[in-house]
Amino acid sequence: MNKDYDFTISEPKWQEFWEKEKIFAFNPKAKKIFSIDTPPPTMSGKMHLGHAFSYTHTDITARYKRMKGFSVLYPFGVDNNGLPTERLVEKIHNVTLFQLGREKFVQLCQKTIQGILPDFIFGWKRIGLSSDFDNAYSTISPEAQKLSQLYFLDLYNQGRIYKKEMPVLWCPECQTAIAQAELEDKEIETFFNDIEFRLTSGEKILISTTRPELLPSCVSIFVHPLDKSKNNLIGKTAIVPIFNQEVPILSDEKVDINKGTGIVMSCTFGDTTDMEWYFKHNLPLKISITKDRKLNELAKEFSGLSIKEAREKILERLKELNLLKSQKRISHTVNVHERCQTEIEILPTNQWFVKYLDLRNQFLKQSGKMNWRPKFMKSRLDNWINGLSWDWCFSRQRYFGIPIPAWYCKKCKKIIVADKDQLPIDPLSAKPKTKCSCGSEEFIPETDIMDTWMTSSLTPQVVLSRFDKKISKKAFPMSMRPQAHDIINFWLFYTMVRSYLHFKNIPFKEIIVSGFLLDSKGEKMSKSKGNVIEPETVINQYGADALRCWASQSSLGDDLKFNEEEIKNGKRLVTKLWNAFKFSSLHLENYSPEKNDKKLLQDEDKWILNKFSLMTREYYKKMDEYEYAKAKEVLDKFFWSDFCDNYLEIIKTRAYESKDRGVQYALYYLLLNVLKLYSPIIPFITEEIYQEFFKENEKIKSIHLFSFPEDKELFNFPKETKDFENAINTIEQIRKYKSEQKISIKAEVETVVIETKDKEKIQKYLPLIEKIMAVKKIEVK
RNA sequence: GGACGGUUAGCUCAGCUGGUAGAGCGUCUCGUUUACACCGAGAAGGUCAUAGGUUCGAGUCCUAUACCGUCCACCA
Repeated sequence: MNKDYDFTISEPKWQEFWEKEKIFAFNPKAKKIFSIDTPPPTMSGKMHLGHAFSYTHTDITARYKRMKGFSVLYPFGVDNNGLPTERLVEKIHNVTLFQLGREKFVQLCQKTIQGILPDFIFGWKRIGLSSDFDNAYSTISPEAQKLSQLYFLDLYNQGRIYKKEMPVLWCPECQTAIAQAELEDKEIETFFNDIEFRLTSGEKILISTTRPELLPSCVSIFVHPLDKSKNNLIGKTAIVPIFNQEVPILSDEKVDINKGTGIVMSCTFGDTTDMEWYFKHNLPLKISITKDRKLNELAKEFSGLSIKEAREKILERLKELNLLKSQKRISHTVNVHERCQTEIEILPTNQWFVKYLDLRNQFLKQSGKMNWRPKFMKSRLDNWINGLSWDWCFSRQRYFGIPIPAWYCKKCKKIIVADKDQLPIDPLSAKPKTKCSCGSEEFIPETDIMDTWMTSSLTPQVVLSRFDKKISKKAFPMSMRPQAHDIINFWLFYTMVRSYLHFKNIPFKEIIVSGFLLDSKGEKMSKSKGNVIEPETVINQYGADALRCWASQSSLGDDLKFNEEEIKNGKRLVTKLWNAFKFSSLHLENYSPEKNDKKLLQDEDKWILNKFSLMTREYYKKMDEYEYAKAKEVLDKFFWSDFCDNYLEIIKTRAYESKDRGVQYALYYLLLNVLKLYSPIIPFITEEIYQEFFKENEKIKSIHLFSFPEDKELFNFPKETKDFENAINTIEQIRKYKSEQKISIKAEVETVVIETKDKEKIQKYLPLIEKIMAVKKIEVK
């Protein structure tokens, strides 16, 4: 045995081996099932190091639970549904869905995702995920479509779904309604314009606005009720410049006295406050912008202009009329659509909603029923639930997604939904099973599709639908949901909502929230910053084990900064393991443990076995609490310091002098079990070592098919351990002495004086210590 | 403005139910040829963000403050 470990050869080799031998196959008939609701990564984005980071955490748990005797349901899914995929396809093929038309575009999407899928999945395999890749699910698959539509029908039948003309958040770029959760803030530069309005009573007032193009939509003017200098205006009527509509001056506490002139114009709709006022003060509706960012006929001579052009032209006109009194350049934050960074508008459109605002308290209760790790993450969700102000608008005016299974009667306009056994269905190419109640047989199909979250929120159902009912019942609620904290308001929230609406249950028992991966400066990795590191780069250089080692260092919920030095540490561990096993194997040739060998154990063997047992219990405890970092820490400390630096050094001479079956027994036991404990964290090197040194004797196909040692397989030697600690202490004193004298550990020394509390007990170890520390005589003080 | 985290050695972080600070990396010194220099031994390094309070005693509990981060709200 004299070769070095080469991860570039071994890692792909074992990955193929696991796949071929189905080492991680889920056994649905097992007694103990541990089910994981893994996040399906969006196919539109390349896998980045942040994924490797959080998926490693989940994978460590999956592997740990497996070796603790669970059959682990650990699916792998791909989110290739909806807007993100459409945008990807548009980008790859340099087309827009409007150019291609619906049918061709959907076909192109399907074809494209089929093409990318293998490459996409390959990246995830490389980091050593022990998912069942043969059964990878997709959120656009026929099964997912069927389920999404089925549960849509459930909500519909519960009366939870309604369609209504409502002001919704509208993305003019994507030409679709979007959800509250899809908003993002963006700083932009703009002008704050002071515009003069005339009152019917003849007075003049100044109003500041960033959106003069909305003047035709102005429906009222607001001042603060306690603003003494302005509240004399309340009740009066103002005339909107250029467009000349007369609007009332009202009061509302939301007005900020110190902002602009303290007088606000309210338009339908400039922002969410306008909408609030529209409902609260029962204002008229005056829409002047169209869905594609233009002004409509209400804007009179400005109609047909884009918002941007109209803004300029209207400002010009105001200037001519001497009504634009001043302009200030400001930078302010606006709401943009997170997928395309376009400023959103609020437009009344016909949309589908899930009614759930009335359930806020129930949602809060559900949130409390789940076990949050770390605990404080719960307040993120609760905070979000408390702040909900819209029902869930789930219709999207896009093409690539799951169709809403509904039609409208051509005659009486009634909504007709599909029948259960028609699913999955596209209403565009199918008809309802029965006539409308009015007798008509002509229908207009719904063209809207469902929001991606409408499907993602069903991942537990998508995964469990593959098994028969008994099993899916047993595995639900799922054991664990791992995810990062950025999608608590999306995925986690919606999954909880669906689970409550359909089953009055929580979707999973534990929520494991991992942090973010930051770059070395502590900034979030993002394409726009150009600081994204790809896992491939790291794996090529240091190996997947090293990457996993590093990822396992962070505590749950904590962000982790990328640090190349720390990844090197992982590689060092891999090398150290390899060398320790290579060395030990010299002393284990043809050895197979027998019961009687236990009787040959010396105190130093008992000491290390005892240490191992204590460490193992601690390791289990930490792993059970999802404290990967701490589990690894105790294991590292044992392996590196106790086992390698002390034990191996102590037994060296004993092992070299003769085949000592006591030493062999301890060595074999420790090595094999250390390997087991390391295997969830660094699966490749542990497999390599197992196959190289143990497979022949143990016969089991892979290290990953072992169970961890149970309590009865651990050791308990408190007395010998306590005694031998004296010897360790003495050895340390001699090391220190030699280091201070600047001489080699191996250099022979005449006499060393050591101090000890227990003069009696150290006596029996002195010959051993003198031998390994190269000291002729140890004097005890 | 609201909620939640964080602030401990040069760096990254541990420090459970309160009892005079720990690890890894880095630095410095020394040691190699029967596992490993991707190694071993040793050393130096901290008034635990600040100010109060509780206590015999606080990094650890309480209250303020500052700074950093995340989410939410506001953004006329």
